[in-house]
Amino acid sequence: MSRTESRLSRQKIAAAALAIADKEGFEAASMRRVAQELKVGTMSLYYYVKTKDDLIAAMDDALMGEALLPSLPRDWRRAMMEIAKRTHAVFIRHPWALVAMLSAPPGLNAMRHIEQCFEALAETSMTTQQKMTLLATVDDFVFGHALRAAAADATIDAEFAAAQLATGAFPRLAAAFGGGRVEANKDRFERGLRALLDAGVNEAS
Amino acid sequence: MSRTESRLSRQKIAAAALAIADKEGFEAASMRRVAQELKVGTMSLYYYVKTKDDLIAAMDDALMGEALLPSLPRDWRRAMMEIAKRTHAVFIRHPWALVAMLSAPPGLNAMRHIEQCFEALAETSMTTQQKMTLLATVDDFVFGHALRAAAADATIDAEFAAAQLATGAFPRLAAAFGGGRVEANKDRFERGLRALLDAGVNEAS
DNA sequence: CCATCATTTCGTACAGCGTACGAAGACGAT
DNA sequence: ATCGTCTTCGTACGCTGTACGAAATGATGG
Repeated sequence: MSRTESRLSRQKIAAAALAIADKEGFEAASMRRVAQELKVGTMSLYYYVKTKDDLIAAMDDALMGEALLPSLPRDWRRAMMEIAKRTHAVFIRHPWALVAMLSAPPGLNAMRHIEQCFEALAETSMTTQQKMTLLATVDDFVFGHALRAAAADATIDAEFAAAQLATGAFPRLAAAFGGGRVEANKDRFERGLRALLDAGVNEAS
Repeated sequence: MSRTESRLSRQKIAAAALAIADKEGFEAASMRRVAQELKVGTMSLYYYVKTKDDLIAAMDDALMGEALLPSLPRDWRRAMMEIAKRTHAVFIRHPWALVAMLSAPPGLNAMRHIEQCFEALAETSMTTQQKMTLLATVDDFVFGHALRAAAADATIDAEFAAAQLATGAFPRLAAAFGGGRVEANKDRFERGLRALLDAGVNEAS
C-alpha cells in the first residue's frame, strides 16, 4: 500500500467534513469531530488546514467542484441554463455553504466554474465585460434563490404567521392567503433565469 | 421616569446586539457582550429571548424594519425598484444577516415587507399568484446579489487567483483579465432587477 | 403593614468550541 | 548512528450558549 494513500490531505479532510455536515448538520462538523472520523488527532488537521475557516473554504470548493458540468451543450442559453440549474441543485442540498461563502475566498473550482461559464458564452457576440456581467448576474440569482429556498424550508413558523394575519394588520397578505393558499410559482427559478439570459442577449445586440 | 423605560425588552436587546454587530462584527455580539452593553446579567436576556437564534431572528427582523419604505411611489415598477434597492442596501451593510436568515423564521417586519410589495403591485392586472411569484423572484435576486457582493468584498484572494491564472489552466478567464482588468458591470443589480420586472409584466399580459 | 404570590433578575456550572504551543515520532540523507 | 525536516498530536486557555435554581423585586389582598 502506497504511503500517500493513508496520508491526510486538505481534500480528504474536506471530504470527511462534508460527509459529517451532510449527515449531522454543518455545526456537527467541528475540528474534533472531523479528526475523530479520520482517526487522527485533532491538531493533526492543522498541518493541512490553516484554520477552521480554511477548512470551510475547502469544503465550499469541493462543492463548487460538484457544480461543474462534465460537458457543455452547444447552445449558449442551454449551457448557461444547465450550469445554473446544477449549481442551484448543489447549494440547495448544502445551504450552510451559502453562509460559508462569506468567510471563504473563491478556490480552484470556483475559478473553474467561471471558466466554464465563459466557455458557454464563447461563441456569442458579447464583449468580455458583457459576459462577465451576465454570468455574475446569473450567479447572483442562483445563490439568492437557493438561500431563500433553504431559509423558507427550514424556518417557516406557520402558527406565528397565521396569528399575525388574523390581527388584520396585513390586509393584502391575508387576502392572498385567504383565498386558497396561494404560493409563488414553483418554476420561478427557471423563469427568472430565462429573463436574465434574455436581457443579457439584448445588451449584446 | 416610567419604569417600563428602564426595563428590558426583546426589541431593546435586539437593538443593542445590532449596534455591537455593526461596530465589532457579528461574532462579537455574544450573549455576554450584549448583556454587558445593557448593564445586565447575561442570563437576564433569556427572560425575553428564548435562545441565541431567537435573538438573531429579532435582529434580522429589526433590519427588515429598516428595509421598509415610508411611502410608496405610484408607479408599480418604481415602487418595486425602490423597495428592492432599499432592501439591498440594508443587507449590503449587514451581510451576517443573510446567514441568519437560515436559522430565523420571518418576523413581523418580514411580513410587512411582503405586504408592502403586494401594495406596490395592487393596481396591476396581475393575479395574486403572479404577484407572489414576482415579489419572490425579486427578493431572490436582491438577497443573492447582496450575498455575493458581500462575499466578494470580504474575501478575494488576489494573490492565489493570479498564481492560478498564470498556470494556464484558465485560458478564457486569463484572457478576460489579461486585457485590462475587466469587471462585471457595476449596475448589474439594477439591470437584472429591471429584467425580472419586465418578465413579470409579460407574464401578466 | 404584612403575607403571599407572580414576575423578573442573575450567579454558578458545564460541555463544547477553535487553536497556540511545544514535545514527540517518523523518515530520508549522510 | 546522527542529523534535519516533515508530520503527528496532547495539553491547556479562553471563549461560547445555556440549564438550573436561588434571589430580588413588585403587585395584590387581608
